[in-house]
Amino acid sequence: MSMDPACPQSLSCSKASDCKESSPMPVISGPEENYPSLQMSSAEMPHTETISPLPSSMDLLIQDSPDSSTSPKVKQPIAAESSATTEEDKVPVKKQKTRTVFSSTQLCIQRQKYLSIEQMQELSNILNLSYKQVKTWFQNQRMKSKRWQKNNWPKNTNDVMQKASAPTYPSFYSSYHQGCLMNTTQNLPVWSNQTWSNSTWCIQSWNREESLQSCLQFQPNSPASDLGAALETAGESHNVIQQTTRYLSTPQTMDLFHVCMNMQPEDV
DNA sequence: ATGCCGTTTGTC
DNA sequence: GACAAACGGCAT
Repeated sequence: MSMDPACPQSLSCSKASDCKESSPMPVISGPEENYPSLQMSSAEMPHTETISPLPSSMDLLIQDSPDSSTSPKVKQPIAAESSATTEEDKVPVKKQKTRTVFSSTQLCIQRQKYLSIEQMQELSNILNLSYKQVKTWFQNQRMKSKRWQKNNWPKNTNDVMQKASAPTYPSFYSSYHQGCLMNTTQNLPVWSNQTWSNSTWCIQSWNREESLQSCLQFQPNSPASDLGAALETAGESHNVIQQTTRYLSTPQTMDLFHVCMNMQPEDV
């Protein structure tokens, strides 16, 4: 097993201690100082079916019980419950598994196949998810990628050239109908530590069939006409974004990103 | 401790 | 039923 050579070694901070120092428990709503390129609107907060707790840096390391972070509210104190109930204690209390629904931005972050422990911890802090969730998340994506590649592998396995050009799984960049905000100047994903305004960015989105649906290239804080031209080539469905925006600030661009990500195939 | 992989389980 | 999070067992 080999690490992806294209993987950035750091998610956003060159020194993790610096992040911890100024923000011991980064909350998603206020990471501007440490994560200037990872601004999220409140709508893009990690939304799980159950409420995720705000994990402290310690919790990330010590929590071990299954689903301790994803199903806090369904986790009932069994002992107290069994002593209190008199009728239904014959029925074995089955712990409920919950399914966490990740946001598009969260899914976008899965460009890397493997993360270091520090990266996973950092990511868990940024996304307000537990370390275990991040780990499972990446594992499932790796398996999904493997399945996809297996199914799309050329039938004629004797053909070396075909093997060499085996398709790469697009969903590692976008799970399902989703997309990715990329810094095309430095070829870095959105969460990397980088200068926002001096880079060219690209919003890519894929449809359900994993074909590239649109790719918008733009520069933040550039005249809206530039973006307008990009949007026009991408399709008229993006027109809604053009309306009154003259210049794109970082939050505006993130909003644009969210709009693109939330578009369904039938909207196009 | 982590990854792989089959499986289970909940959500849409 | 498809999809994905999470679990459990196994290997390293």
